[in-house]
Amino acid sequence: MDERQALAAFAALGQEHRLRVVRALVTAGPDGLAAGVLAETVGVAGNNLSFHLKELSHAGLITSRREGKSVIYNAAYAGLSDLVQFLMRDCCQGHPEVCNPAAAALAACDCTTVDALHA
Amino acid sequence: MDERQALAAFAALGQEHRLRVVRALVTAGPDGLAAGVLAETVGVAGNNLSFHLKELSHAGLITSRREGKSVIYNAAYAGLSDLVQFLMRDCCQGHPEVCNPAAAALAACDCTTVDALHA
DNA sequence: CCTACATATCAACTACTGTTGAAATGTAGA
DNA sequence: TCTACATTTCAACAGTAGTTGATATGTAGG
Repeated sequence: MDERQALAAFAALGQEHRLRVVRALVTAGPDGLAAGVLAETVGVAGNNLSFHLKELSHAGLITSRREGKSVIYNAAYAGLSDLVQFLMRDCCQGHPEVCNPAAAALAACDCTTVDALHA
Repeated sequence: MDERQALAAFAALGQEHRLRVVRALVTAGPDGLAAGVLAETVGVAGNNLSFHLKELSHAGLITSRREGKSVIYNAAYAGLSDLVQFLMRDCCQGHPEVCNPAAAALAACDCTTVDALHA
């Protein structure tokens, strides 16, 4: 992940409705949620939600698939992991255990097989 | 951490200059960096940087202390951890190992003693 | 094929955010 | 105390982002 992607992702998360969307999708897990359900959950008009979903999708934080009349959205767990790892990269000059056990745990974590679960 | 704090933090990180500041401070570690050094590193005018530092401080992502003529800034590692944990809370209905090993590692991580290192 | 449903697109408006330049505050040394 | 250095504050401007209402696309059932 480069700076541009990270900026887009953080900017996307820095908005009330979009943050709620991502949190709802993170909680929902692999089953995901339909756009209509999200609109109700988050409390935003459908057309407006579309705008935000596009933003999140473009930022690599969510994915979507059509299922009949509905479009189902999922959290992009790999994208979220990449984002956190970008933020914590080179923590304390590459010695994250010095300042932050959470960052150390993340850095040691191999997430390459994550998305296979959401096919 | 509640939604308001998380929104402020993500919005703060979604800005080029502020993201660079945080990354520089995360890399720098407990020693921190002076405002002037940050201004040069990030490539932004001093008065403008002040604006961004205030924003980051208010979002709980950095701390500051005066040291002679300079003001030294540090990454607030606990704040960063809280932010990530807020984002990943209740991942896959409380079973993060289902969707994201990184989130599981974070959830299992106890970071309460982190800030003692930066006193 | 026609209707209803689900989602997406577009243009216009409003409000906010980041930048700039000038000036103020605070700190240390001669 | 006077001067230089480091950082912050303030007001004004320019550009961007989010909302709204109207309209368009795509999908399933009668």
